[in-house]
Amino acid sequence: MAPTLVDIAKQTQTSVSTVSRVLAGGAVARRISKETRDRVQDAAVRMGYRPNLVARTLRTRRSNTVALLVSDIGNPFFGQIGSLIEQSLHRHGYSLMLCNSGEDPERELEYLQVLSQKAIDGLILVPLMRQKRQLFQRISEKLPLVILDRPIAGIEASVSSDQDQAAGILCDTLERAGIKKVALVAGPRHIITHRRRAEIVAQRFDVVARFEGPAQKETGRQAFIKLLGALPETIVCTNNFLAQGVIESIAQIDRPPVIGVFDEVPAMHLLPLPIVCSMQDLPMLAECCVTQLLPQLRGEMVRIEPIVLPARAVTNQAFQLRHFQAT
Amino acid sequence: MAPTLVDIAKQTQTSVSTVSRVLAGGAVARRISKETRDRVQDAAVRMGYRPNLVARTLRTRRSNTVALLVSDIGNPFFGQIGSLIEQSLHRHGYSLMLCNSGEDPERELEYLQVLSQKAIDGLILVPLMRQKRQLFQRISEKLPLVILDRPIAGIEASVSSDQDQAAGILCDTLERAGIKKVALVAGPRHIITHRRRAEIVAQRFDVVARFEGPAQKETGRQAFIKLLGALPETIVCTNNFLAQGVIESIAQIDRPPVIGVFDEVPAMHLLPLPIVCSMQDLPMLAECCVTQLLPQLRGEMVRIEPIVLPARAVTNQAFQLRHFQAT
DNA sequence: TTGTATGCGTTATCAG
DNA sequence: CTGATAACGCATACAA
Repeated sequence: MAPTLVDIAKQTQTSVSTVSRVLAGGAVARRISKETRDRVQDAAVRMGYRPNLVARTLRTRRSNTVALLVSDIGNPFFGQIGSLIEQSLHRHGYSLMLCNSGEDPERELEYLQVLSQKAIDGLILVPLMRQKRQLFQRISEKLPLVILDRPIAGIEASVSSDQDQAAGILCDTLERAGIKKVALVAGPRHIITHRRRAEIVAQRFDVVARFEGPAQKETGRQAFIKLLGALPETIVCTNNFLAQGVIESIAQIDRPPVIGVFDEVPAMHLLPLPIVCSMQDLPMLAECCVTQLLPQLRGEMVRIEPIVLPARAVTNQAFQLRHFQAT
Repeated sequence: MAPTLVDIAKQTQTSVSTVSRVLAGGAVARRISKETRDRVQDAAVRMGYRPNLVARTLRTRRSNTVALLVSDIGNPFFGQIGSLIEQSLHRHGYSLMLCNSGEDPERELEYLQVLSQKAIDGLILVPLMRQKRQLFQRISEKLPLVILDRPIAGIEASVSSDQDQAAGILCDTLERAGIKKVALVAGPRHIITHRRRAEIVAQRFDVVARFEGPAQKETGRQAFIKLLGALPETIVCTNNFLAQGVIESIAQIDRPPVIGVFDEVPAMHLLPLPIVCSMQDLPMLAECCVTQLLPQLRGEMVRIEPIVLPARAVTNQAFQLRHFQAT
């Protein structure tokens, strides 16, 4: 159906190698006589030739494709980061294949399997698993790899926010507001970010109630319902989805609880709830991923070290009003 | 490096064909003697054999992969829909390759090009372009295709919400609240959804101010700033991102404007702004995409017709309070 | 400057 | 039941 090198070779009375060389462009093409070169190029555009990337990949073992496997693309956090990474990678000549494990460890394994069989050039992974060994059971150690958001012990190429610092500034802000007791709504403890955040909060406050479940709105909703009897002064959620669930469950309440949360809460400054948010630097996270991946893709043996970025605390007006202090 | 059929054949004193047949499984495998079958299978697992999908695809012209090319994966609307489609497709044995054109027509063309060269089995597209011809210039007419969210004239396989109805119920709700004049913050008019929504609103209300720009928060912010001099009673935004920008720019205002918007606004019921939202049915949109794609993938020549889903209007408490009426 | 031949790892055809 | 062997479309080492 679609024309191949052979078709063009026939059409132009040349051989496949000549055609291949011409269409390869660059230095190789210039070693071909101008006449045949023009003739071939002409035929190529006339016949609407498009190289078959599958065949090319099989031959060269390069696909110019990087995969990003995230834990939940439905989460705007990963959507935005995916968007940023895609743009950056695109500027460097790679296309991005975005996959979604949906917080399901089995799907993660499957995708890792499939991806490694598909000759991707590199992988950026937001892992569900926590063991280096388990990971390298599925993919080659040779595959250019960057771990995003959830560091794995022993893997140097990783980009994440400093969870201790992020949780620290959140706690600082709450403490300065005189808060002593919190209810904790946490994501699964097997995910390092959720666990660490929860640990630190628990370390610095009196945790009067604690909930754990999938990092989805639903968990936040259910937690809030159970809290309704004795509403705590503060609810800390280990990510934005959980907080979203909590917030959506809050009807009109005279004195709503303070919400402490990680990652962005949309329109938070307008919400009539006091909110403290520990925000990650998304553009920087994305750019660092690319920075760590590119040298690996180029086969450069540069020394790579984990990148750990600081977060910043942001409060909204309702919080500032209640606690008489500025951002 | 990684073992191939040849390696296994050597190891088991058989031929590639035998190995291939055994590993193919099913009816083909059962035509092989139990002894050799076991021997081969054993060797395969022992050597950690993984079929090379690139080679297989080159040979069979099937990749078991569907691509979803969206206009902006940073928009939670598409993130959620991507997540839903991925899950559904996964159940049917396909993996999803999610690509992002970032509302950039050139990137869309590039991705279409690359995807069609990559032997994907099917494509779900949220198009930026509006011409059937332009599209089929890049991809084959034979490629199983579903157009999502922004129908293209002449393409039957398409899933979208009924923009007229969606805009209609939004206008109805505003009208019932006694609203006569609106400011309009619209996305690019070359995108059918934005244009149609804007048209209908303009048809039913007195548009006192009008802004147009990329469907990003920034456009909403800028529009709001320009409106500050003479704040209208109502601002209608043609999507959630624009509204997000508007909302984030609203500081404490005595009597904030009513916001009319399409798609979900997070935590809207708590916001101290009267909001009317015309919401699409995301899970249904996603499922319909898959429903329209699957028969095409299977090569069934069923009759396919555009699916147009209804939207529903939702108001928040602030709106209900101001206008004395329930949802 | 150009052509021939080989291989990438599979599947599929055709013998035996 | 099994084994050669020919594609799939491309890139490339080696000849000429």
